[in-house]
Amino acid sequence: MKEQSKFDLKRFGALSATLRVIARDGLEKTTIRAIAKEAGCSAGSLAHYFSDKEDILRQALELADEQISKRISDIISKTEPNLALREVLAQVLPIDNDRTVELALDVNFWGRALIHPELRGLEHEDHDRWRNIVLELISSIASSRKSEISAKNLTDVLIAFLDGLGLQALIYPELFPPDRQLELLDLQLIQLGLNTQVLNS
Amino acid sequence: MKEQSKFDLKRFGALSATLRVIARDGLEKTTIRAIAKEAGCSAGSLAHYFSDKEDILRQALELADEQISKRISDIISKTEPNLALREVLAQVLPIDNDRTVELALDVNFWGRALIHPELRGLEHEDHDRWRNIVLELISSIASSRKSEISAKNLTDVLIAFLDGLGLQALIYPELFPPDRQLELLDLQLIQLGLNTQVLNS
Amino acid sequence: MKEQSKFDLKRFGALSATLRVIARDGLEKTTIRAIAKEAGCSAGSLAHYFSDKEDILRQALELADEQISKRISDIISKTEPNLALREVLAQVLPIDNDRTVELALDVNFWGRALIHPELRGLEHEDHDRWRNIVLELISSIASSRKSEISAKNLTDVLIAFLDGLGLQALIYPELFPPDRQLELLDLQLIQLGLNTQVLNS
Amino acid sequence: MKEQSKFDLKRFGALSATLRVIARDGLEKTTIRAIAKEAGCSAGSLAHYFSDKEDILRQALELADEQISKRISDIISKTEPNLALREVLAQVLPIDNDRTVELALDVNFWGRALIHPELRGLEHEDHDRWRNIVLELISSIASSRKSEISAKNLTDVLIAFLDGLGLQALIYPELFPPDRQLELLDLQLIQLGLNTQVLNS
DNA sequence: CATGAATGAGTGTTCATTCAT
DNA sequence: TATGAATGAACACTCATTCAT
Repeated sequence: MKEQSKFDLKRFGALSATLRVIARDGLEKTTIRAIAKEAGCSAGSLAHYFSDKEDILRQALELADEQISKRISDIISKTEPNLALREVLAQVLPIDNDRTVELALDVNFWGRALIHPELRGLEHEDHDRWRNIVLELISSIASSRKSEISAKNLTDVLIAFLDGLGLQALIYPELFPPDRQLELLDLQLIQLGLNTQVLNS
Repeated sequence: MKEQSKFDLKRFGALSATLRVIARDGLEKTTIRAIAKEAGCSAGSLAHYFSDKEDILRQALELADEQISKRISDIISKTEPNLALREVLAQVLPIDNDRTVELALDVNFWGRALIHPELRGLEHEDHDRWRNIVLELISSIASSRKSEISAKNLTDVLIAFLDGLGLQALIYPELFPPDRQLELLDLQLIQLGLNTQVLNS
Repeated sequence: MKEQSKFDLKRFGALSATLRVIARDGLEKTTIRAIAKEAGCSAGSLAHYFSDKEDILRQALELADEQISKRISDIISKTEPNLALREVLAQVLPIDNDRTVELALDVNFWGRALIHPELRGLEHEDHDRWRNIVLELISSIASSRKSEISAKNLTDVLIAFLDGLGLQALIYPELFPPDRQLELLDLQLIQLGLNTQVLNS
Repeated sequence: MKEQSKFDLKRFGALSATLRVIARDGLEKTTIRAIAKEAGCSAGSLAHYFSDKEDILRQALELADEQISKRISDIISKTEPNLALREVLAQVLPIDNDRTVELALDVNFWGRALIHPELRGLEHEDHDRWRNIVLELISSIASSRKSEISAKNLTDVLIAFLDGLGLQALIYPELFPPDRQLELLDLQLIQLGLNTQVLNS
């Protein structure tokens, strides 16, 4: 058991290092040696924990997704349903350093996802979870009043908007500081009739 | 003149090949040899037309941008202003093969754009043009009626939404076939009060 | 310590191989692959010990210089001052295989030294050391009797003569076998009033 | 005949360009394209005048040797025998730009001469001519008085000294400006009993 | 003849992977 | 397990050479 924990610790350290390297230097310059250096171990030792470089990258992406999922679960469990939607959506915008790193990671993988089938499967599965979470939150809000637009449509529009906004903010950070991102998010929510703050007032 | 045309023909062929390779195999596997093979020439011959691999990639990206720009200009000049917005926006969605290739190209470059400053500059300049086009179209529509939302805000929301929708459609083509993309676009336009078809009716 | 020694052993082997390849095939044909083949290892493995091809060449040149310096130091410490000069000067003439290789190395680098500033610096520093050694030896001899020529002038004439004689012997070995080289050296020493053998008799 | 002259003109231009490129950039960077650019013609056109790159280099070296030979012949025919020796010897020292270029050319070829047999033959033949010229000049001077050293020995010492001095002056121009070179030459001539100026006074 | 596009071999270098210690 | 040396393939790029125009 101690061994297992030790194993996981090392594995986690290597994956975290991988995330940092990708976000900092780009996927292109993310070599096994760079990961090992960032993790503070030798390149060869990574072979004991991962079968492949591809394996490292995939697990690193999974780790990042888990981190995001956990944060979202926490918010949902702690926040009043009516307010949860906005909070949850804000989790995928680059409004602080951690979220910026996570999103930069995603952006770096998008190009690969178009090619590698197994990566697409991974992203697909993950995105389905994310879509369902948003769908549920929207349904709980929208059901309380009349809306001519289906929750599914609202979800797809909202998710597309969020992905695009996050990307724009990442590429043009000076045009989209955190405040501006949230301002646009609120604006979109209002236009879609999902602004809970107005409802509450 | 004949020489110049010949030169450009070869250059264009190589750049087109580059676009195909990137969209098909990803930026990572886009080697000079792969480009040469796709273009049907030797790797060394590309040195006569491009100074660098980076030069090839940059020119290929510029070519794709020019193609999109030209298509948009054509639409704007040929289409009634009230209807132009929707048509123009649809040009950046992967609703046919050409547009899919162009967008896949962009996605592949996004990761690099986060790292390389000169690439960010290129993307920035191009995106500014695109933003201004949309802004103008929106302004001409929105000014004809009262809107509590500024044209700038509408533009930012719409562009983010489009980028995100295009990306989603690229990664999950089975979830977002062309019809669905246009359906969601119309829905978003309606919610933003930019649906010109409703106005006309 | 064992590791360090092992590291140095491999490094030394690679540098020796480099010297052999340069002397045998010329600087032009001294490729990394040729060095690796001569050293009996793969080309990629050299990357562990040297940062660059330039690094290999520079270290090889330094190694050769060190070998010569060590040989000269040994002679000076072991030989009676009056006789040391001739012995030392003979060390830079191609009178045996080792010295021939070393000199061939130098000749190959002279062309580069005219262009590359950092190489000139290296050669300069090394030549200064050499010049001072000769200058001291000459001073100790010349001071014991009257000489109308300054030790500095004698040194410059002697060093130029030695360089030229070594070069000639390298290019036309049949004209300048070891005996002939030493014969001419003695003749020059006599003419410059530096013949210690005559003095002793 | 006009054609032949035209042919030679072009050939001469290309060879002169070759000499300039070698002296300026080194033999290593002397590509056919660099030569063509310096000569102001296309790279392919050189193929009509030379069979090979090697052919260009060899002919360029021959041209430089011819230029030196011609200059020396002129001096000998115009100068009083007693004074000719010093004048002739000075022709191979880098005391002006032309001579510096010529010597830099030689230095660049020395490394190659150690390897390529045909180049060694060329240098050999040329050096024999040079040696004979010096030998004759020395003989005419030395015969007029008693010398215990044979003219052949004097020649070999003097030529070695000259080669070495030229090389030193080329590598360390700040240590050996033209004046210093001539000063050392005179000093060597005196020591060898070949100083005609002293004789004449 | 002159041109310059085309070729393909060869260069230095990087890097994922393997493996003996 | 951990290490890091070793490997060999792949990369971008250079360049002498060839050849159609």
